[in-house]
Amino acid sequence: MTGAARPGTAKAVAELAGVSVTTVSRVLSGQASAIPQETQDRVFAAARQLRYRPNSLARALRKGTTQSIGLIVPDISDAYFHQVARGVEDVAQAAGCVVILTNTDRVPAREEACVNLLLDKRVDGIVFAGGGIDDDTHLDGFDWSSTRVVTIGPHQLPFPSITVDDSAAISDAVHHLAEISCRRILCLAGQPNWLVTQRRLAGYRQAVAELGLDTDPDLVVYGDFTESAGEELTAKALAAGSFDGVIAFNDYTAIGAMHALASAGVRVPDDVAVIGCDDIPVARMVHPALTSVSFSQYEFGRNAAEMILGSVPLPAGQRITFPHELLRRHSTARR
Amino acid sequence: MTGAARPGTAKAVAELAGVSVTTVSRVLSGQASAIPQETQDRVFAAARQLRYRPNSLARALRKGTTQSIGLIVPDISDAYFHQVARGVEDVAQAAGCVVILTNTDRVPAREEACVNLLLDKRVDGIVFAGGGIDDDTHLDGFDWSSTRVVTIGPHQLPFPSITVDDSAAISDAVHHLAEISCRRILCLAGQPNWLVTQRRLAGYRQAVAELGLDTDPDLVVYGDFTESAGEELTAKALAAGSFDGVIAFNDYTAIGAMHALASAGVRVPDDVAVIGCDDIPVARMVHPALTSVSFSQYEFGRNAAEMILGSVPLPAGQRITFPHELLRRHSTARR
DNA sequence: TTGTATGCGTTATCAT
DNA sequence: ATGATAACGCATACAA
Repeated sequence: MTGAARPGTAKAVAELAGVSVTTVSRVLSGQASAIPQETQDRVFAAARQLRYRPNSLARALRKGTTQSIGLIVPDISDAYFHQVARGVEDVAQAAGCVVILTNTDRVPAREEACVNLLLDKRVDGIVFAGGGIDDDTHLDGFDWSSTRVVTIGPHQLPFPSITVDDSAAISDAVHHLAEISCRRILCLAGQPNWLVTQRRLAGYRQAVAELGLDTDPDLVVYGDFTESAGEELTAKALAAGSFDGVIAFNDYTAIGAMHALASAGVRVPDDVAVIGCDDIPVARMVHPALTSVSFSQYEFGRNAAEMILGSVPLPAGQRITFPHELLRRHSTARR
Repeated sequence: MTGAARPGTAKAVAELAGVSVTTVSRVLSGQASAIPQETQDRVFAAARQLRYRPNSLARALRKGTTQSIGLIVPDISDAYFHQVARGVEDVAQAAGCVVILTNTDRVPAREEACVNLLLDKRVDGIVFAGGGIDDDTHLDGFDWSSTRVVTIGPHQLPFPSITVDDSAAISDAVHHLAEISCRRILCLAGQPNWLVTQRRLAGYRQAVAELGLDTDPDLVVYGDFTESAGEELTAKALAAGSFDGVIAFNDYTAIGAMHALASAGVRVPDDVAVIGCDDIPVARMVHPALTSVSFSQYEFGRNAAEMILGSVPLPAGQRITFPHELLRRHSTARR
């Protein structure tokens, strides 16, 4: 006695096929344990005819899983995160899942807003990319209980984490600069309260100390990982004193530094050698090609997504450390 | 007499506040037209105490809107789409909406899969970025009726569209090359079946004809918008004949071309002038800095998202054409 | 001013 | 082998 069901619903398919919604659900979910082929065919035919697609919202509400992953990045325009995003999305798409992208610009209030948005959407997991800051209190008070979280980069959050040895990465770079006779190495860091800055700075300081290089505190300056910051800081450093090497904590900063050096008539690598960090694609496109510490961003993303979609429970606080590699290019080729 | 409701639900809040779920819903949705402050306070307090956040799935199911936008791009690793994505996400986040990101790699089967995934998620709208191909049949047969769609770039789909004058953009570039005395201009196009290739090729051919330049068909070659394609095609073209200018239909291709030219000892811009298209950030970082046709990708994204979230219905097939601008840099600076 | 009841479209539990 | 029915969590029409 029911009237025509709304189009595009299981009920409509059921009516057309002359069965109940239960049967429709069973057939279309592959749980047709003991349903005769003939009935199944009728259901399939009706579904195709009506272009039926199950409403994922209703399904999610019922099953408690949304088949979606939240991805939080500081800025998707930053090349560092492209490969992360691709890695996450490739794994997700292959599993029939979807990726919700959010940008925080490293602003705590926006980080908080993004987490809220994603939790509201009941994502199955969150990939938190981009290192955290030393004061994480804005992320307290969330109910993470029904969401898997994986962080990429240094974080203090109690979640499984994908990291690199930031300290060793920068230390390796400084050693390379020392090998080509650099003694005063300008360090273009990120913001002081970024954990990634703190880790990498530790590597810089340790290497400088053990190599007996100049420890002038003025050689450490702080920027925001943009090209313009690199340019300005380097110009200022050129005016203030001298240095014969530059280690920048990301490639954009290093490229900015090379611009400032070129503008000042300083030759790279002869007068000043420059090393960046992250090895984004532009590193090998600039002139001179930029020596940089390379990480496997795409694999970070893939692994994070796999941890979230995997059936094995995530060990809280477990850390997976990926390798890094110093790629020597022209910006440090001194002979 | 009902037992304790599941935590984190409106029902739980209602019990704690001693009201009905209706009241909870009204208060928390701001529709508390005539509810005494005292009652509202009790509800707010209970909600805060339980860390209550409405389940967006249930709300979406009920209200028919998901507060989400689907974004389809060929490849989020491609710099062209970063600003588009940022534009979409900025607008979305400001409106409390979320962006679902999908990559197609320009593979029709994956385009289809992405659309299915997004429609299943009942997104409020889809931003289809990256030009289409001339055979759109894989996108027929979808039920778009309950989803707003906006395309960015040339498409044959019957949706409102954000475009540029691709033909004029390339024509302008060719005119610039002619001004600096180029006569044989190598055209590094995309795939022949991409609409963007066809539009831009029309501009190339028209300009070449009206300027009386060399129309040798071997000067037009087809790639896939990657740096390596640009490099290989250019190397092949160098071996096969001569040319004094290059117009590449995207910047990655142009940068690849410059590598091939450098490897062959050909000077840019003196022997061969090079122009790219899209003006992605690397264009000004390479050496020599790349002349390129600039578009407003960020605005594309913002506008598309605004069209989707706006209350005004979208006029089917309406086209908004954004301006383009040729940015002259060192790769065409011949004197 | 507040509450009850119904439905959004599924899936799962129990019947038959 | 199949169906009726009850959730999932919320918003709303309708009562009171």
